[in-house]
Amino acid sequence: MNTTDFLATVPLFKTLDAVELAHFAQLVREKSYPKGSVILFEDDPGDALFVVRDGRVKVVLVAEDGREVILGILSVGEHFGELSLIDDQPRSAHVIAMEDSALIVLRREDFRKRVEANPSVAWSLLSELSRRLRRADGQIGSLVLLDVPGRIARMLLDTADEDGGPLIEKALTHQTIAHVIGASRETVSRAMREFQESGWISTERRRIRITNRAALEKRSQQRD
Amino acid sequence: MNTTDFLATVPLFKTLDAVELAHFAQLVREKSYPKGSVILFEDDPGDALFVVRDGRVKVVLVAEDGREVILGILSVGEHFGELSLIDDQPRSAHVIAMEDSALIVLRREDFRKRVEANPSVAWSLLSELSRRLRRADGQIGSLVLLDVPGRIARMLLDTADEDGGPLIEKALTHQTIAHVIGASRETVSRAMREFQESGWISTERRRIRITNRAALEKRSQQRD
DNA sequence: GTCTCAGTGTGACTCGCGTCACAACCAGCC
DNA sequence: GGCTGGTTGTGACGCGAGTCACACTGAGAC
Repeated sequence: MNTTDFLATVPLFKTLDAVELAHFAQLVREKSYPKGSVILFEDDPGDALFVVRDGRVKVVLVAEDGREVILGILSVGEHFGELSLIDDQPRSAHVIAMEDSALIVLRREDFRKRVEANPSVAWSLLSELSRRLRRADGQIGSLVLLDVPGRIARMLLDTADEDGGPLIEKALTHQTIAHVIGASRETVSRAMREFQESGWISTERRRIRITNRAALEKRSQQRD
Repeated sequence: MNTTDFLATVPLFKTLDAVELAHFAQLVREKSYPKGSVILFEDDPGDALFVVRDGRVKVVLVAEDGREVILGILSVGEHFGELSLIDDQPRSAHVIAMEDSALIVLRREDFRKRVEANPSVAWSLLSELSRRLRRADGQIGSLVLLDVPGRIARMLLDTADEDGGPLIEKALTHQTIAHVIGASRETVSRAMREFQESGWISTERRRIRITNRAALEKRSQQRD
């Protein structure tokens, strides 16, 4: 697939017509990053927008002692780096390739000009930031109001919803789940085992099937 | 102060000229809410933007058992309700008046039309959402990587920065701080006492002065 | 095949912090 | 003045979950 066709599949640009997409396509570069490489470092000036063309990347905060939190995992078609373009603040987290990945890079000024020429992109951006803010708020709620099994239940349900079915393909490792929900790998292992023995989920290598959605929902209740 | 003059002081509308402000002013209503009253309920359709004209409101998630997390505290000039206007999703949290408050209400369609006529407002919105997203991500990091005293230290520093000096006027109660950082009131009390005995802060009724910023910063370190 | 390494399972121990319980304090108000 | 309700201080106790340690498994490399 060429760059223009790929951009057409990116939600952020879904409102653009072929001519506009071609404009964008001319401004971008494409870069490859091997698994584990750091794409953006915290406190980088942050002068570009990145779109994942291939692979998967994670947005992480890392503590001095090495502990980490994963703020987000971005797959093909998702983008990052826009916050710095909007408010000129430096980056607030690292971005690391979880697999060998290819990214589309669009420089700040080019992006800004294009957005000004196409206000509809600004609206798409607003939608995307809204979605992320809701997620982040939900995550804060989970961290405070739920215990570890509850947070896992919630994450499984969210992931299944995104995948559009009870089957979660290419599931994350326990270690990665632990980093996402703010828990230890061991605790995740134990909780997943519990879920399995209770018949709420079934797993076969890298795939998780939710077999009792209601039970998981109950376990992740926090709201009134 | 009349409505137009007040709107001129709201950051969201800072790019508008007098004529535009007058347009906005004609579209809004003003409503009063006594302390403790619920302004918006979770799952409300959310068809209006609210700007705090007077008082203070909190955005909260509440669990079945009554435990709560405060996602944000909004003072005069700050706004809420825009997420639902952008993505048409229902509200995801309650908003409750912390003091007797007055709010400016702008209905969805009026707001949308005005934004379309003034793209600069969209840019202001993007800036604001970026700011909130950074805060939310920072909060997630705090919850996972810091212990309770660390989270309090961080909150004190953030509040002092917003207030633009080492003195925090009209400080929150321990109970409220606890709800913001996801801890119990008692733990907050003990930690604040520690800080005071260490000479890092000094407090006299409803005011907190930071007397050893470096120490608090050290206590809230998490990044590498 | 078997070597290797990433991922997983599980027990034992520790500890931060939530919870409960109650005392002390400081307003504002009658 | 004394009353009352919201706020703060502090001890005792228990539990969820982190940490450490080590065994097991499965998949790809050779």
